[in-house]
Amino acid sequence: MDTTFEPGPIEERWARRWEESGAFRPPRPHAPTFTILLPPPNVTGHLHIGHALDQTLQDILIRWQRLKGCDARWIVGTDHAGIATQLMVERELAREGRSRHELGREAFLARVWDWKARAGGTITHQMRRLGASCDWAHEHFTMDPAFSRAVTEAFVRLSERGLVYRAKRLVNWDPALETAISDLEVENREVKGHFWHLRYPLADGSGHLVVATTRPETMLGDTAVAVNPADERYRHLVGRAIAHPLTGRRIPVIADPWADPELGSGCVKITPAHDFNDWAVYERHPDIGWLDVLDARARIAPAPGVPAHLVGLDRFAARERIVAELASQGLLERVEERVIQVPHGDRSGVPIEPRLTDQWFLDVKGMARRAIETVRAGQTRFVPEGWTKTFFHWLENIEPWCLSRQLWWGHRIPAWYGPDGQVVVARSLADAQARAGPDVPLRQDEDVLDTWFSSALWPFATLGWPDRTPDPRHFPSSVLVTGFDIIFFWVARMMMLSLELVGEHPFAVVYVHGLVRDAQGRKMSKTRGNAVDPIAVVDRYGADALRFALAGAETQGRDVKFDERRVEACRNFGTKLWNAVRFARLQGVAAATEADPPTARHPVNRWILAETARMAHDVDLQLQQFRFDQAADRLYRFAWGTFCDWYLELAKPLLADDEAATETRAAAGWALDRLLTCLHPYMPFLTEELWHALGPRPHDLIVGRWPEATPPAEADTREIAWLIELVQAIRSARAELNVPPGARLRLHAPEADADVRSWLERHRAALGRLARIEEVLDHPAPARGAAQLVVQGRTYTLPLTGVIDLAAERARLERAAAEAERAADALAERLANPGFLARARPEAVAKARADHEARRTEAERLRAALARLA
RNA sequence: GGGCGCGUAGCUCAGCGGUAGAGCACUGUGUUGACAUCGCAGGGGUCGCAGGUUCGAACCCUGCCGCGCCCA
Repeated sequence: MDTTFEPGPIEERWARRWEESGAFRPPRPHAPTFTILLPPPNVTGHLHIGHALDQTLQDILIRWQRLKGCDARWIVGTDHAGIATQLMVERELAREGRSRHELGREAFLARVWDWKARAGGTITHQMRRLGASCDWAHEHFTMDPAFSRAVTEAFVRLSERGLVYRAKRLVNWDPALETAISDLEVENREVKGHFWHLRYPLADGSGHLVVATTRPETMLGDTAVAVNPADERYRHLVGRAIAHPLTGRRIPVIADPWADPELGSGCVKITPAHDFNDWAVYERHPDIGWLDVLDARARIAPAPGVPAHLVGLDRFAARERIVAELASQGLLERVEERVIQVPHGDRSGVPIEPRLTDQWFLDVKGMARRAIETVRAGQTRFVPEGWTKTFFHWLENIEPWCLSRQLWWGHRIPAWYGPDGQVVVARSLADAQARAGPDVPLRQDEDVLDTWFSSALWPFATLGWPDRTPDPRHFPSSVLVTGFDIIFFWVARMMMLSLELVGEHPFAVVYVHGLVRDAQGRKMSKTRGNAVDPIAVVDRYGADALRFALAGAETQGRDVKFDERRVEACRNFGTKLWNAVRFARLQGVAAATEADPPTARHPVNRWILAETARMAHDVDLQLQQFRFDQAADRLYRFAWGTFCDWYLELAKPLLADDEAATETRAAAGWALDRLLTCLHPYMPFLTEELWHALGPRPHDLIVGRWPEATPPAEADTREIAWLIELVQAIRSARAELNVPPGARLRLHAPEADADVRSWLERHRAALGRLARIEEVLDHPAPARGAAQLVVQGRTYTLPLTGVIDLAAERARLERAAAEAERAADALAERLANPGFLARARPEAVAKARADHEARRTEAERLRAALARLA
C-alpha cells in the first residue's frame, strides 16, 4: 500500500464491480424492505452540487439499510423535462440554421430521441461516480412506453372522474417559449419600472379620471375602470362611461373592492384578459366583457378598437409608443419611478404575460385535502417537522393545476376533437373513434402534458401501475429525500396523485434538506459563476471526501455552505484511515472472521471493543433520526481520536509483546472491520478498498453486515480513561515547562492504591512510549525541582532536576488550582442554595455533589503541590 | 403586508434547562519507522440586545435590533 490514498482508480474499479455483480440490489426476497424513490432529475441535466448532497443522503440511507440486511431498493430514473429538452434540441437546430417548424413534429421528436440516446445519460453517469447505489438494472424514464401508458391512463381516469377538464382561463404565458407554464415556474423579480398616471376622459366631456399602470400597452384591452364602492370621491361616477383615449371605446366606471382607495388616485383600469386580478373583477361584473390584445409572442394583436399602426408591435415597443402618444395628447399626468415586481419565466427569463387560452386543468382541491389529512394522521411524516406547515399552507391555497403545455416533446394529451367541437378523452385513437362514431373525423389535441404531471406518477408508475397494483413491499416507500424548494413540485403532487389513483400515500417519511450555497452563503448559479461542479471536486479529492463533507454539513433544516477546505479535511480523514489500515496490516492485523467481538483479556483491547460497539450503536441511532451530521461527527471522532490517536498508540507495545499480540491483532481487526462497516455508507469506495486490503473476504463490504454488538458496561473503560488522562497531564506539563521532547522522565506515584499500582505496572510500556516515562516509582519525590500533576484525585510527581523552570511550574499549578477552585466554588454555591436541594432533580443534586467533591479534592491537591514547591 | 428560519470561538456549525463543544484557521513544538494530506501541546467565547419564567437559562417566554428565505 502507498502512503496516500489515490481515489481515482479505486473508485472506478469498485463502481464497476458493484454494479456488475448486482451488489446494489442483492436478491433478498424475504427481508424487510427499505425503498427510496429518487426524485427524477432532468434528462438534460448535469449533476450539480445540490444533486450531490441530495443523492449522497439517499445513498447513505440505502447503504446503511442494505448493511442492516434489508432488501434496500433505490428506484432511479430521469424525467423528460419537456421545456428544457425541447429548448436544448431547438438550440442545436438553430446552430444548423433550422427550426422545429421546418422539421415538423414527427421529425423533431425523432431528433429529440436521438439527442436523448446521445447525451441523455450524462447525469446518471455522474451519479455513478458519486457512488450512488441505485437499482440501475431497472432504470426508468418518464417517456418510456410503459410510463407513457401510465400517464395516459392517469389522465383518462382523472377525466372520467370529472377532475380533468378543459377551460378557457388566464394562465401564465411565456411569450418566448410560447407555452403556458406553471405558477411554480414563475419567479417574481424586482425591477426598476414606472408607474404611469394616465388621464381617462369621461365620455360626456365633463372631465377625466386618473388611473395608474405599470403596463400601459395592456390598456388596449381595457373594458372598465373600477373605483372602490366605499370611496366617496367617485361614488357619483359609478355607472357613467369613459371614452377610452386610445380605442375610443366607451367603457363603464364600475364599483369593485379591488380598487384600492389608498393606491394612486383610487381608480384602476380593468383589463380582464391580461391580469389575474382584473379577471376576477370581470367575473364579478360579466357585463364588461374582455378583450384579448396580445398574441402568443406578446405582440399587439388585431382587436376591436386597436389602432392599426400598433398591431404587430412587440409589447415593449408598443408601451413606448403608447406612452408617447398619450403624452402628446396631454393625457400623461405624471410618471413615477418605482421598483416593481415583475413575474418572469424561470426557464426563458422573460416577463410572463397572463393570457386567456384554452387549457386542460386538474381539479386538485379534494386531493390536496386528503394529502393534508394523510400528514395530519401521521401516515406521512416530514423531517424536520417544520416543513409540515409550508406544505399545508400551499395545499390549503391550491389552485387548479394547468396540465397542458404548448410543446411537442412530452406526453401528448389523449383528447380528440370532432368537427363540431365535441371532445373525446380516450386511451387511444381507436378507443376515441369507437366512442365518437366510426365516420367522425378526429383530430388529436396538439398539446402535451406538464412534465410534472408525469413525475407525480413516479411513486407508482415505476412499480408497474396501472398494469398491476404497486408491490406493497415497495409502496408506500420508506422515505423521500429532497430539497425544500421541491416540496410543491414533487412531494405534494406525488402525494395527491398517489392518494387519488392508488388510494394510498406514497412515502412514510419526507426528509427535507437545505440548499447548497457557496462559501459566502450565496445561492449558486451559472450566471453568477459561483456554481461548483461536483465532478471536478470528485476529481480533486475523491467522491468519498465530497460525500463525507456534504453529509457532515447537513444539519437538519439549515442550508449547507459549501467550502472546499472542508472537502480537503475529509480527504485527509480518508488518508488517515488509509494509513491506519496500512499500519494494521504491517502488524499482522487481518480481517475478523466472526461477527461477535473476540475475547480479550487486556484492558486496552477490552476498551476498544467496547468503544467500537458504542460507536456503532450511536451511529445507527443518529441515522435513524436522520442526523447525518452527528453520525458523521461520531464516526470521525471515533476513527481519528479513539481508534488512531489512542487505541493504535496503546496497542503498539502490545503488538510487540508475544503474549498480548494475538488478542490485540484480533481486537484491532474486529474494531477496524466494524469501523469500516459503519463508515461505508458515507465513504463507500475507501472502506470497500480497505476492507479487502485487510484480507480475503467472502463478500464485498457493500453487502456486509452492520454490527449489532451491544455495548458492554462502563466499568470496562475506566482504566483506560484514567490512562488517557494521565498521559495527557504528563504531556501537557512537559510542553508547558519546555521539557525537551526527547527527555525521558521518572514518574512518582506515592498516592497510588492497589488498583492504580497495577494499572501503572500494566501500562508501563505505553507510558514510556506516549509520555516518555522511563520509570515509575511509588515513593514520593522531592517537591522542589519537580512538576506535580493531579489526575483523578491523586497527585503524581515528575522530577525535573536541572530542567524545571520553577516560576513556570508555579504559574502552571496556580492556574490549575484557580480553575479547580472556581469550579468547586460555583458548585458549592449551588449546593448551598436551599431551592436547588429542594427542587432540583435528585440526579442533578447527586451529580453536583460528586463534581464538587472531585473539584475540591483536585484544588486541595494542587494547593498542597504549590506549598511543597515554595 | 403574512409566514418560516437564523444570529454561539477568526470562519463554518453542533449543543436547546444543570453553568460551553467540534472541524478548519491560529500559536508553540516535533524526522519516538502507519500517517507532515501527520503527531503533541496551547490560546481564543459577557452564547445579538433588554426584560421575564425557574433553585438554575446559550437553551423556555415576551419585546427589540440585525440577516436570510418563502408567499402576497
